[in-house]
Amino acid sequence: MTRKTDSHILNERSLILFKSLVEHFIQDGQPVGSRTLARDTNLDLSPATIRNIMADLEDLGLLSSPHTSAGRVPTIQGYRLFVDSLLRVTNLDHEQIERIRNELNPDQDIRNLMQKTSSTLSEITRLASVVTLPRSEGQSLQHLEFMPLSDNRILVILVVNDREIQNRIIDTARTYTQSELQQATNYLNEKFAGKHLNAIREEIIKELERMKDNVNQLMQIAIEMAQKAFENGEQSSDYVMAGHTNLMDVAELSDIEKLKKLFDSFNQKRDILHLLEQSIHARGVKIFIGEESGYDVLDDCSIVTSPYEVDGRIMGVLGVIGPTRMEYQRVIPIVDITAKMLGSALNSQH
Amino acid sequence: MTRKTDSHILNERSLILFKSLVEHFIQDGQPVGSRTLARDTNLDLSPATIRNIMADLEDLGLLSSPHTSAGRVPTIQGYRLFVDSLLRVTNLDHEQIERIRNELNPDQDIRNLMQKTSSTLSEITRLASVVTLPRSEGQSLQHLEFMPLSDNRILVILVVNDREIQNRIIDTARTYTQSELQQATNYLNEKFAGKHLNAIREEIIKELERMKDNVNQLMQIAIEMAQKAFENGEQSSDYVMAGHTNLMDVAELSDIEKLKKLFDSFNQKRDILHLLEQSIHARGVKIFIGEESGYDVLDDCSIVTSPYEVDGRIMGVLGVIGPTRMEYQRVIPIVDITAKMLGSALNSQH
DNA sequence: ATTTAGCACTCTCACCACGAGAGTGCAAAA
DNA sequence: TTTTGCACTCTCGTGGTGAGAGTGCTAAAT
Repeated sequence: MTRKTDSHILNERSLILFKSLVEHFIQDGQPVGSRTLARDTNLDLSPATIRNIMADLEDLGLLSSPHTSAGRVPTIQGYRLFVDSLLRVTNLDHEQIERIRNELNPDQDIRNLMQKTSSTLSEITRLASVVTLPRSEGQSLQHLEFMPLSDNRILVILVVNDREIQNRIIDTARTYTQSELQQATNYLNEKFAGKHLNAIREEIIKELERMKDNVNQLMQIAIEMAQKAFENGEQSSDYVMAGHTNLMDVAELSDIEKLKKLFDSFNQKRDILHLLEQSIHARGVKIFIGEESGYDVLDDCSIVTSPYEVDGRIMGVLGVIGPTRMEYQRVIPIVDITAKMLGSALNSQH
Repeated sequence: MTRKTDSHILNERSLILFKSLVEHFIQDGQPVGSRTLARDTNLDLSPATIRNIMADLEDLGLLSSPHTSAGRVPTIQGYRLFVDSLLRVTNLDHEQIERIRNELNPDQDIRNLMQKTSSTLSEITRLASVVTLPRSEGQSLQHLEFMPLSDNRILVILVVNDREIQNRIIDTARTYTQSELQQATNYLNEKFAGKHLNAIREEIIKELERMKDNVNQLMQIAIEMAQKAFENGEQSSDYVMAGHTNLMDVAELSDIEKLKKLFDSFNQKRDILHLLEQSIHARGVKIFIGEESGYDVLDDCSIVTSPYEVDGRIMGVLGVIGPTRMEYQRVIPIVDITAKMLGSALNSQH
């Protein structure tokens, strides 16, 4: 093989060819041959020339061929180059934008909103979609209520962020009277309303310290109950998912064993959550292609994610999961705009 | 063909053979031939005799053969006879019973409990499992709370049945003061606490009638708000599902197209709900075999359901979905006992 | 120095034939 | 009524074959 400089090899012409090849392959999933490219690009080159170029691209690790007499297929690095440098994102038509805006009606509780977001996203992209629940750090307590269930069991209702309701059941050492509960409720609401849950937890710890000296009966009851109410920490992070059956249509995943492993990992949630977390630190759309994700089950998949934010703070992540051979230029802007619209839907809930 | 009476044909010997054949087929999914049966029953008959008997059973519609030189396979009617008359249910070992009891911890909210029930059921049976949420008819209001969100928007919290919390957002014609809300809350709690939701709805309608004459300002506000709070009726019936990936292992459903249709109908929920409703009227385990269900997507599936009850009232249904060739004698008692345990878990929540 | 034409080569895939294996149904014997 | 014997049928795995697609290389053309 003759030695050439990179700039020589990755010139504009080869990039045009490469881009065309990737687009072809994304379209119909078949390895692309030199004849096809000669026909469908307007470079006016013979198949032989194109073969030479493709051989170079293969040497660079951008293409590979399944076997000698098949055409060529992009590698992971090939896709990476494609999405990073060659891809021209399509504009969304207003119809789709309107559709998303309509579905993401802010007048529903958080979980429904996330569910709706996910199903809309999966329908529009025709892929599987995930949306993490907003992380609880930004949560501020609006109101708190105790309600006796039976002896020694109390239902705690926490209203956070205006419309999200968490309820927890706590076991108490003894039975409290209705008026004790009422007083504790008043005291705690006055003391904690408007504050962030984390701040409240810290304050409770401090109060517990101080209480050793100052034994005000009422305060003691209240703080003890508050401690129990808030102790079972964060709701562990979680996501909702929709449209995973869309993945059953894609030929690359026709192996039912692989598909099962993939679906199982969706149910398990652990791996997917780890992956999504990687996307929560930086703004904007992020793409994991094939093995880049680091999880075996996702080897044949790409994941396109974007964090969504409220008041400039990143609250969670959403994204789609599809075959590596997905229509990136169509999917990326959809994920992007959906994240933004989810952010503004959450914002208008305040 | 010689004419024989039914009693002649369906004698004990043929039933033993038939039962053995079904058990064989359930075990390994292969059509069963005369040789196999001759070997594995202790009837001491030659394959030829067994062939004659099998031909009779085929005439009766209990068996069929995929092709001339395969063995035989039970038909839907065959399975029906098998589960109705021949099946001897196995006893559950105490370990499994204990496991179910442990997982169905009453100290969690309804939805979690149902989720847990479903996943436990699917793990033990290694099939897909559904559990409907308890129907809301039995719901009695324990407590009601209004909480202002923003101008003209109020969050309503309903506590029903001790631990289930429903929250709804209502839009009001004007903004109410804190004290108006408080008074309305007190009034409504006093009037409606302990009553069933349906009864409350009826009473609200009556009150609206009466109100035309008697214009007590406070009452009017309260009833108007109550009307809005309760108007968006029943939460439509719903179910949780678990373990659908278990179905991806069964050979009968290896056709990915069918599987997709099946999964889609799980997501759609409509068909499955209709089916489950058929089981809510009668006590005890009910079995739908193959086409009996009436839904095309379930043609290759059987569904084993049982209603669960609290205080003798049927509250919902649970069940498993698997291939027609499922281990009925193992699955049936599991479904049965799970329904009972779910009932008693719900019962001990009071 | 590139590009192209020509050509031999390789690999897949659909098709077909073929034989082994499993199981049947039927007629005649037990 | 049951069994033996036997011809028959159907599936399934194997191997061969040829068409089709695409490649790489060499030599000619630009």
